[in-house]
Amino acid sequence: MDLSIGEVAQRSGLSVHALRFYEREGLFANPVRRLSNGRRVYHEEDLEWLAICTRLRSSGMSLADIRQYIQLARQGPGNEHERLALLRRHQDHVEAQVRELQGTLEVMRAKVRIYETHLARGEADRLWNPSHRATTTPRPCPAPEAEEAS
Amino acid sequence: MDLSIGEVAQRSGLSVHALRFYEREGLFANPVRRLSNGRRVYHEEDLEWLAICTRLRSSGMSLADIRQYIQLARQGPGNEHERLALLRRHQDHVEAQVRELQGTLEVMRAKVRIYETHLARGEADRLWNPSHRATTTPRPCPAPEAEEAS
DNA sequence: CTAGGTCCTAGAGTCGGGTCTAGATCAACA
DNA sequence: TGTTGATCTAGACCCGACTCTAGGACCTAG
Repeated sequence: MDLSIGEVAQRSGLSVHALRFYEREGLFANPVRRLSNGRRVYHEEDLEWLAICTRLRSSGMSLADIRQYIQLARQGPGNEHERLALLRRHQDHVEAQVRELQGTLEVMRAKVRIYETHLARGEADRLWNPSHRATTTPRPCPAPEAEEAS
Repeated sequence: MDLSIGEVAQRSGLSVHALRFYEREGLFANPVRRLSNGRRVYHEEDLEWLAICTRLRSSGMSLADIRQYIQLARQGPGNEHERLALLRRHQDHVEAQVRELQGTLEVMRAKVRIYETHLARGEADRLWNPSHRATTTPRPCPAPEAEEAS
């Protein structure tokens, strides 16, 4: 039932260094317990929290914000509105990211399609080519968007 | 038609520092031209490229990868397969990000809903509360997932 | 003429988020 | 018994991506 730092590292995907670092940074729900010899002991709940934690991180929440959230939770009841606000703020943030990424995806898919069709037709040399154009226009290098012109 | 670094900064949303930095890092399609007095001159195409560039950045492409892409393009025809591979790699990456973020969104929406309904019912004190539980269980602080238990 | 604003370069500093090192302790195995 | 291997602490270090500073040039308006 008790887990060593090494086991937690393996199962969480974080390094032991990162786990100690997170602890110093106050990112754990509970103060991490120690064995009599000073070694850390973790439990399943810590893994569950770490899973959430890494989700929050990978969706762009800063360690500072995660710390704030967990600190509120540690303080107990009375600040649920604050916690909710924090969650909502991050949710909005993530939704904005998704929209932005989807916009980027459209741009990229268009570019990829252009490359594909040109390569398929062996017309690759009509893609953006700075040095070629340098001989025919005053300004050597047209914008990369020229790729999409043909 | 010619743009100063200040104008480009305004219109691209990047700082003048960042623009000079990007230039040093080889992220421009063209070597940036200079006036006789040494000042940089930019053109519309640069803005268009910078727009793409910031899309790539904000979708997580590193400056190193952007540099590689623009360098390939500068070299002219013959490496279209490489460019395409680079684009596809990043596209996959972005798609993975979107999936990950959508997973996170589901988790967050669930959490937010729980807070909302509990706050609405005035039952907030049944949410995760470390100090409270500390008095009733050997291990003081259950996982934050306990929030979802009620 | 001078004051303010924009620009230049080289290089130092910052910040977030880890990562790594040194030197020590401890448990288990051959 | 001694060597491995996991752990501990404090603190140095790293990396990417900027950001800022110092010291100087230049331009334009008042």
